[in-house]
Amino acid sequence: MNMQTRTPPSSPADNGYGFSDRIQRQLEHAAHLCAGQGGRMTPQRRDVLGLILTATTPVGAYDLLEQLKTSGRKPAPPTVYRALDFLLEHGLIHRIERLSAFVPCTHLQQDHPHDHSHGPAENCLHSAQFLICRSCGGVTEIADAPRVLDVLKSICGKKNFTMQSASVEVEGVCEDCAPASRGQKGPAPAPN
Amino acid sequence: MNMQTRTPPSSPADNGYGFSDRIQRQLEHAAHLCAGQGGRMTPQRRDVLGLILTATTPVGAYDLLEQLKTSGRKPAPPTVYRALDFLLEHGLIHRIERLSAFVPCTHLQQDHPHDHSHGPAENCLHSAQFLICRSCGGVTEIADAPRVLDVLKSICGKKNFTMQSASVEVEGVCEDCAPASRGQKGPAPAPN
DNA sequence: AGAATTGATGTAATATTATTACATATCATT
DNA sequence: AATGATATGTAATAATATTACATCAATTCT
Ligand SMILES: [Zn+2]
Ligand SMILES: [Zn+2]
Ligand SMILES: [Zn+2]
Ligand SMILES: [Zn+2]
Repeated sequence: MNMQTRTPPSSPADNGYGFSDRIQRQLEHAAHLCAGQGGRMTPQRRDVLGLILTATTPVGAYDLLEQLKTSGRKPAPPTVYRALDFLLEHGLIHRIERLSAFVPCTHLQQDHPHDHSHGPAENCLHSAQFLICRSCGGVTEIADAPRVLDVLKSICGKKNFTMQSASVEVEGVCEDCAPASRGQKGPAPAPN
Repeated sequence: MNMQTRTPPSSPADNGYGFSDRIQRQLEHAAHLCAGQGGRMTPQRRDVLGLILTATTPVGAYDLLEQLKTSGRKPAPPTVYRALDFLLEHGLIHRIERLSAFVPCTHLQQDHPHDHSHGPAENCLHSAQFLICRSCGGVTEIADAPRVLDVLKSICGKKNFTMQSASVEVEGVCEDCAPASRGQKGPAPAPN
């Protein structure tokens, strides 16, 4: 068994999940991001983030738990919830309240993660907006919507309410799943 | 045991909760509202709505369950969840996702429930905006914010996303709880 | 009125999501 | 190596929500 024990600083030898090259790059990037914030990207956290990045729809904590069990370790709920807490705190993922499930922050998925309009610290970490499709289960983070936050800020200002975080969740049917969208892209494959 | 079995159409003899006159009026109003929508305001539903109206902060399903137990009947979770579903469907309450708890729709609490800018059917039923105070636990429904919805509508339009419902939850510190709000109203009493 | 239909409730069991508490291990520094 | 801080393992339990099926009550239709 040639399990090479090469273990570079923050990407240990636990890649039994076969994360794609693209996702591995995203994980690499995430590791740098949280290193910059004084956080450590440990194997558990990396695995959880990788699984969330791999999924095409929001993933629940116990889904993650099941997937993690397939790989040597036998984790319990706290393992997953701690990893999720870490990833949330560092702005790498978001929680969709309506689904009790998690999605990657769109930062990590864009190929040019530099010039994002919302820095993870301020805007994204504690505030995000999502479009949730009831048909395909897909979730889109609205990154181009500072307007929403601006309106909310102005409302809070009027009411002397100090905003610490905000979430906007819009549920409906996405373009691809729209029945009569004369372009017929055909509804995306159902989640399950 | 003189359990009178008198049971008038939609305000039965189950007022062992001592709902205030004001809340009884609101319940009356709610009964008319859902009658207009072809719904029946049964004792269970009335009690649950009354309890939610009575509370000063969002109430969880199991809180309601406990409170209901004090009054003769011995309900189980489905009883509460069914009542909640009904009240949600008729736009009489809202669910705060972040808290897994429920608040009355602000309609019912305003003394002049006629001229509300959002009819229960269209805007309010499926969409609402809230300010949630971390200090006192109070929740304020932002009824004067069609702007938020407008912005969301416009974004959805651009993305060909058909909006069916939207929720906005802003968490922070309310005016009354703000530490140095030179007016010193003093932070509202903690929820518990 | 009596039967059929629908809507609402009772009841038991179970599913899903999340946390607590405490022991152990790992990492960073001295 | 000793220390202190951070991270993980483990078992139990809490909190929230749903399923399935039986019973009951109101409505409608002979
Ligand atoms: Zn984001
Ligand atoms: Zn879709
Ligand atoms: Zn409302
Ligand atoms: Zn407050």
